[in-house]
Amino acid sequence: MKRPTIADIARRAGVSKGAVSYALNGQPGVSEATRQRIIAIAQEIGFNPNSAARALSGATANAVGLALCRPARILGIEPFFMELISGVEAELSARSYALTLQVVADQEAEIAVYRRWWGERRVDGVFVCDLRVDDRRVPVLEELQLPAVVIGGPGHTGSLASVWADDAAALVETMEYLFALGHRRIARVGGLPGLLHTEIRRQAFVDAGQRLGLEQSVTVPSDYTGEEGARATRRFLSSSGRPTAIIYDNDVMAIAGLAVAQEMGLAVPGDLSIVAWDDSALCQLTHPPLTALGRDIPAYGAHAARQLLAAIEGKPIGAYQDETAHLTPRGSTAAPRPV
Amino acid sequence: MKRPTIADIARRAGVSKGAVSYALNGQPGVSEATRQRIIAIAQEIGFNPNSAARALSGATANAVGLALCRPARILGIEPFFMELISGVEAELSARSYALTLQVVADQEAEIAVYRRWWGERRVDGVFVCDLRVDDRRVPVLEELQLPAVVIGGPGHTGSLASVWADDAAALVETMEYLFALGHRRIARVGGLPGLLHTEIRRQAFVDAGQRLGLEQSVTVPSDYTGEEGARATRRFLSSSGRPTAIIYDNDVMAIAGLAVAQEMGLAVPGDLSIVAWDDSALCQLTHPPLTALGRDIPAYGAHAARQLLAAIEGKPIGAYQDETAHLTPRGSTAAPRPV
DNA sequence: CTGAAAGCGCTTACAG
DNA sequence: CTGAAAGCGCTTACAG
Repeated sequence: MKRPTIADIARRAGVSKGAVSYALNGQPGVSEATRQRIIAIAQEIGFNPNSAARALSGATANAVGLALCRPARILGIEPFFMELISGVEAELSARSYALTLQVVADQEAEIAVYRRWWGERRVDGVFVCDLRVDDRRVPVLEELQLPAVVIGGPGHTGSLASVWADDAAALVETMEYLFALGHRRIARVGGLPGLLHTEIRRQAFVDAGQRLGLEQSVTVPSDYTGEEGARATRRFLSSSGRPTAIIYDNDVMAIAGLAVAQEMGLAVPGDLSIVAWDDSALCQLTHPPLTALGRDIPAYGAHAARQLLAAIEGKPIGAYQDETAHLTPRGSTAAPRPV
Repeated sequence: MKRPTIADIARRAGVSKGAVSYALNGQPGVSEATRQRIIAIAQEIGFNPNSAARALSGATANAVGLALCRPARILGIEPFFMELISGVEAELSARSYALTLQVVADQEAEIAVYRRWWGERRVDGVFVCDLRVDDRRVPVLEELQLPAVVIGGPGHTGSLASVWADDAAALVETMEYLFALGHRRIARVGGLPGLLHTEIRRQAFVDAGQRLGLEQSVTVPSDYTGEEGARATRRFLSSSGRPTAIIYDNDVMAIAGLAVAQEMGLAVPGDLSIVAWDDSALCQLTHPPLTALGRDIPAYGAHAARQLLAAIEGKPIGAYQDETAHLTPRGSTAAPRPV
């Protein structure tokens, strides 16, 4: 099948190609009658403008990029990214923007991808995930002047736009809830060290632990996998003066932690309370279902997409604060059983 | 920053733009010395060919498309797609192909996306997931002559290329394993009705049940969510003459089923054996870990990508049979406890 | 309000 | 082996 072009429309409408372009893009320069006639013809023959030609004429590529830096098995098991992508997509497709996805091995590869995308003019802007405390991607994107929205923060985003949530506040709320239930020994399995939100949460955990005067508030880093979550849990539960509550930095580790408790013959929530960050549908699959800190991730993605499209249009944008995660108590938390 | 073009390279090398193009693309028409000089300059100034200009010159778009038809929460929780995408990506990025992702609401929207992509020349080919028994997407792609690889089968793919696995054989292996353990009442929670692999598995289940002379072999459809998996499990376990083993069409439902068994006070595997299809890392998060039918999904995606790239190059390709899923016995299956 | 033309940055026959 | 030129399908100043 031959693809229709504006030349075909121009011929059928008896006008110039320029007129077709003006009519289809809502530009002044054609009479309303002509515009309607041209639009009707375009619809009739199923015209879609060649994206390459459009991009080459100085317009935008009508595509944005997302580079994901995780190995396959972790990427698959974390619901976060797919939910984020869904939300991003909803916003993009309403504006006929395409999402270009690339899985990368590390930050260097990711930076190379940005440089290539920029050189190829393949995307008009990018989303930046997994913000680090001292992130090398930020200065590169600033230098390239490639519109970008950082998904994370606050701060450490240089002059780039961002969408962030107050994780510290959410963690404090969780600590106070556990404290109110009577927990005095609380442990935490954190995320990947070096990620900004890992540091923010860790700091908030330590501060809250001191402020509440907990007997114990240990935190260990991890890599978000179930194995690491299980290992950390085993270590915590084997220690003398074991914690009565554990907070996990993602849902996958929390589920693994629950299994370890069951395996060690500890009752949840009787002997151990469990809280998961990221409240995906996974948290309601277990017995007992997991108390979790959650928020609307697709909406988060949609906000990021809206920010990025605005940045591409050259609008001045800064940091957008998304809703704070809220705690949904389920069966995995309760007052600690008196010893 | 100004993007370098072949004109910049040509000027610095003292040759024509055409010569630069030939040199960079490995075409004959330039001396080896000139070629090396040009390549060196391109590297030095960090040249990347403008993808739009390239696509417009009749070459390919260097991008392929993947449309996913699932709501956000299901998409997020199913590790399958992200693992598939990882594998697809690995193959594509080695060839500097981009992956364009689009989330769609239904088949009609998906078909509209294909028509738009084709008209825009945005992609050189597409992957088709969730093949249905009588799939309306197949004739549309044939009509558009848009290279496509169906991820699924066998059969029902028209003239399109495909990558498939023998699910019937995998299911039979599972049934025989359960039979050998002593199970005579086996139930199955299937996937979305209408999907080809749902039908193939259902048929294989029924056939194997009859051949083995099982007392009971019931199968119900579902939608892959944990809620549906839990509901079906509750119904099975509440019935008189309840099954001693249940096979689930994905890992998410199997985990939900395990939680229901625990909630109802049934021991797994003592009172109930559980088998999950799709052996993602989720299956090893539970206590007991789940016996699962798995195969290398990233590799499956990589094979699909290889097929699609071959199709785009105009090579004749047909149906590629991937490895059959194999059973990994874990703690969730055992001989049924004598009543 | 409309047409003719230049230009985006490549690729690729076509002459020399 | 190399250069000059046409063309891909749009957008957008520039004349009429």
